[in-house]
Parts: sequence; structure tokens; C-alpha cells
Amino acid sequence: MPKKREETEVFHEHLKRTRLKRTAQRDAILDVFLDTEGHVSSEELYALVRAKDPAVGFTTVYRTLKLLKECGLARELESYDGRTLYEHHYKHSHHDHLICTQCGALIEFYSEEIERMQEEIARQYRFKPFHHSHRIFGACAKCQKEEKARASAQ
Amino acid sequence: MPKKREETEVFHEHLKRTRLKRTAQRDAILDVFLDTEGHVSSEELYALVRAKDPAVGFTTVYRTLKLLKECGLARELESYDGRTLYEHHYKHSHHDHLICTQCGALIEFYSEEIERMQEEIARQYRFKPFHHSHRIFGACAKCQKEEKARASAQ
DNA sequence: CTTAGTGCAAACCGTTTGCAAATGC
DNA sequence: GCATTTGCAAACGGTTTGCACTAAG
Repeated sequence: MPKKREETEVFHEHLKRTRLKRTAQRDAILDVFLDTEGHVSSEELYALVRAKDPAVGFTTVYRTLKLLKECGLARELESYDGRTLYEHHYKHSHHDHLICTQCGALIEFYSEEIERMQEEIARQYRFKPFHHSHRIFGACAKCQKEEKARASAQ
Repeated sequence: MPKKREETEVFHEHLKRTRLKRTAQRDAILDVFLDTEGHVSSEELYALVRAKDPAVGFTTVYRTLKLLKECGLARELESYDGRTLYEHHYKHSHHDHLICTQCGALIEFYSEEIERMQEEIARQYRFKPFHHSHRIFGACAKCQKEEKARASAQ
């Protein structure tokens, strides 16, 4: 997996640049994080890291996620229930989310037009955009189907 | 202010419909809420209500805001710092926000095209959208100007 | 040997809940 | 009278912080 090595380097570079230390815990957390696909909460990541190395604390996971955000490897997104999810971001192009409020499923979408319109709007208000969060809440296909099945069953 | 009376009626109707009781506290909170323009946090609203009627608790403000959401008078939105803001929503058309991460300013925007594109995307994924949250974070015109002034001052 | 990182427990902050007393209907 | 609402205090859940200890450079 050449990508993983590259991302690991990005992290080590970041540590060096900011004169931080490379530790076993940070390496373990990065390693596990890069092995997850999709979205993880901090607790999930903690549990996964724990499974491999029980000597890692909650705190360190949080602190490391912050570092990963800083060096652009992790992207933070707010789920529908208020807790924070993370996904890796490095060379994983920008996208927004459809969020199923029944099962919590996250569907990624990307629209060139919407991105363009956002730029346009920001310009109108002389607003300098840094980033955005665009979430559409509703029911995913699966949950709609189940809903329908439940309705006809009674 | 004919609008306010109308909204008050909506609330009282909602109470009747759901067999809830009309109380002095609920009336006070509604009254103060309708008098605010723009966005209030629950604590701000609590403070404002407190100023008029010191015998109202935190809890009641939260619980009443929930009722106001239910009957469509209040809309909830997440600020950039994780706390919840409320705005009144009744006959106040839908919009999204540009959020200044420096001063917290909220600028409302609305784009027919973006709304349309969202529908389109949902359709593509057979997703049934209920509502959405679209926030663009960045620096407002004022903060950019101040930033520039600070930079040239040194 | 100096500086930063760690794990733990405690603090935090906005929000929610359990409860006995108070109030609307 | 009966159910609902209230305010308080305590609980909650996710995140952050203070601190004595440990480890990296």
C-alpha cells in the first residue's frame, strides 16, 4: 500500500516541522486510523487502537487526532447526533454528506455546481471562505424500504 | 405587530393540539423569543427571559425551545463552536449561513440553484431529504479588513 | 539532561433528567 | 383532583486539562 507509506511520511514530516516527538502511541494511532475506511468516532478509533495496543489512553487518541487534522490527514465532521466523526482526507478529495437520521449511514456526494455556487455566494458577501459543512439529513434508501415493509406488515 | 400575534396563536394552538398547558413561563419565553431578531443561544434567551421574569429556570427555557421547534416557530442551527443557536422560523423563509470564525457573525444566504441541486443529488441516491445544514466558514468582510489593518500597522 | 508526551482522574460545558412541590384545567 | 409543569440539583456524554511520571531527542 504505497499510499499509506506516503501518509505516514506526511505525519512524520509534520512532527519534525513542529518539533514534536515521534512516539509508539502516535504511530500506532496513525497506523490504525489509516487502516480504517470511511468514518470513525474517537471512541471507535480508541477501541481499535486498544485492541492492538492496550497501553494507549483516550486522551492520546484525541490529541493525536488533533495533530492529524493539523497536518491535513484527518477531516472532522459532525454527525447527526452531535458527536464528531473522522475520515482520512489526504488525497481523498473533498465531498459532502447525506446523513440517514435513522441508521446513521453516511453517503458521500460531490457537486461541482454546488461548489461553484458557494464561491459565488461568498464573493457576493465579500466573505473569504475557508471550508464548509454541507449535510443533508433524511432517510436512506434502505431505511425507506424497511419503513415501507413495516407499514404494510401491520 | 400583527405577525407576533399570529405566531403566538400558532404556539397556543400547538399546546391545545398536543394537550399541553399554557403557563406564564411558556408565554414569557415565547414573548421574549419573538422579540429577538437574528440568532440566540439558549443561555442568551435564558438571560433575556430572566431580565423580565426572574422566576424562570434554565430547564424551562430548553424545554420550551423544544416545543417551539416542534410547532415550527423555532429553527435550530449549530454554530461554529459547537453550541446551538435558535432563530424564529415561522414565515421566515429558509436560508443557510456564512459563519465568520473570527467574530462569530452569521450571514444568511439563499440559493435556488443550490436547493435544486440538493434535490437532484438526493434523488440520485434514492435518499429522502428532510432538512439540511449548509454552513460556509471563513472570514467576514469586516474581519478581513481588520486583519489587513493589523498587518499593515506593524 | 532537557523538553515534550503519556495516562489517569478530575474538570468542563451545554444539555437532559429525576424528583418533589406547584399549577393549569 | 388529576395530570402536567416547574425549578433545582444531579446526571450525562463527549471533550479537554492539570499533573506527576515516562520517554524521546
